[in-house]
Amino acid sequence: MLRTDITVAIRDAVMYELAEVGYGRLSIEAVARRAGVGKTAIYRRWSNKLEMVLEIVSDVAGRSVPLPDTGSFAGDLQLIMMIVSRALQHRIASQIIPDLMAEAARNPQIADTLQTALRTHQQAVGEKLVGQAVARGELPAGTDPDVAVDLILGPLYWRLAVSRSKPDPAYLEKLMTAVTAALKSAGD
Amino acid sequence: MLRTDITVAIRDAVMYELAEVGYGRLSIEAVARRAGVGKTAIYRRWSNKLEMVLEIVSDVAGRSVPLPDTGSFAGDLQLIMMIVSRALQHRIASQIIPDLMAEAARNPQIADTLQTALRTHQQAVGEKLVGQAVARGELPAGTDPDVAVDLILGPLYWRLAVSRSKPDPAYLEKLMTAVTAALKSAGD
DNA sequence: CCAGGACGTTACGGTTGCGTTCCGCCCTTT
DNA sequence: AAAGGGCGGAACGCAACCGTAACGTCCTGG
Repeated sequence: MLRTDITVAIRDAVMYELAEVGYGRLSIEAVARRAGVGKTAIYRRWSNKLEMVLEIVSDVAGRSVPLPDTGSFAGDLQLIMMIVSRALQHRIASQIIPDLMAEAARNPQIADTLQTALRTHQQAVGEKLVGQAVARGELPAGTDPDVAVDLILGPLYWRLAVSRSKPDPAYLEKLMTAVTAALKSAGD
Repeated sequence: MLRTDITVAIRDAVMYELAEVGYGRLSIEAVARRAGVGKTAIYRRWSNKLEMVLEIVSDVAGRSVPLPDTGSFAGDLQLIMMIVSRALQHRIASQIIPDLMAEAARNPQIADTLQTALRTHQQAVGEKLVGQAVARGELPAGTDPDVAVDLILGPLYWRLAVSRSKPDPAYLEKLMTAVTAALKSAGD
C-alpha cells in the first residue's frame, strides 16, 4: 500500500511548486526534491505531470463551498464576497488560480477540469443566491443568475487577482451596493 | 544596422510563441526557429528572455486605446465594452494576457510593466468616462472611477478570459444595463 | 522470523535549452 | 574593388529534466 504521509508530502509540494514556478515550468524533479521524496514515489502514483496536477488540483478545488443562506440577499452577498476575497488573497491560491486559468486556454484537459471544479459550484451558488432573493421579493423575477455571478465574481477577481490591490473594506462595501443596484434593475 | 524585417519577424514570433506555450515555457530557440532566424540575431537585440518579452509586450500594450467620447454615457460604455470584448476574443491576446497576468504574480518586473501599460490607460479611460458622465448629470457626483472600471472590466474579463463563453450580444446588453444601474446608485 | 512492498538513492541515456563562438555568405557603403 | 556589418547555421560546454532501472533499507503482515 502507498504510504499516506508520502502522498500528502507530494501533494503539498505540488501546490507549492505550482505557486512558485507555475504549471509550465513545474518539474517532477523539483516536486520530488521539495517533498523530500524519490521520483519513483511520484511515478508510482501518477504517470505524468498533467495527470498528477489534474488529480491534485481538482481534489482541492472540489472541496465544496457552503451555499449561502443567511436569510437576506444582502447577507448572502456579503458572505460570498467575503469568502471569495479571502480565497483570492490566499498566497498559494492567488498564484495557482490565474496560472491554471491561463494554462487552460491551451490545454483542454485543464480547461475541462477547471470548468467542472469551479463552474459547477459557481452555478449552484448563483442559482441558490438569486433563487432565494427572488423568492423573498428582494430581486425581480427575471434576474439572470449567470449575469449575477459575473457581476459579483468579475470585479472581485479583476481587482484581487489582476490589479492586485489591497483588501480595502470600503471598496467591498461600494461594490456590494453597486452589485445590488445592478441586479435589482435587471427586470427592467 | 539591425535589419528591420528581421526584428519584425522576431517580434511576431515572440507573440505567437507566447500565446502557444506561455512565458514559462517560452524558449529563445523556439522563437528563432519560428522566426526563421539565427539565435545570434536575437541575442544581438536583447540579452535575455525577460528583457526581450518585456520590451516587445510593453510596446504592443502601450499602443493607446482611444478615449471614449460619443456624447452619452450609454454610448461611451457600449464603445468600451465592444473594444474590450473584441480584444479579449482576439486569439493571441486572449492567451497572452492571462498568461502574463499569472506570471506577474511571480515576477515583479513583469508586474510593473503590466501595471504601467494597462493600469495607466485603464485609469485614464475610467476617469474620462466617469468625469464626462458626471458633468452631463448622467451619474451622481460621488461616483468612484475605480469601482466603475472594475464593474465594467471585471465581468467582461471573467466571462471572456476565465469562463470562456461565447460572445453573446444579449449578455452584453444585460451587462450594460446592470452596470449603468450599479453606477447610478453609487451616490446613495 | 521471513517475504513483500514501499521507500530513498544513485545512475543511466536522451532531450532540450542556454548563451557563446566561429564560419562563410551577402548586401551595403565607400 | 574592397571593407564591414548583419545574417543563418553549426557547434560548443553546461545545466536541467525526462522516465526507467537497479540497488539496499526499513516497516509490516503472516
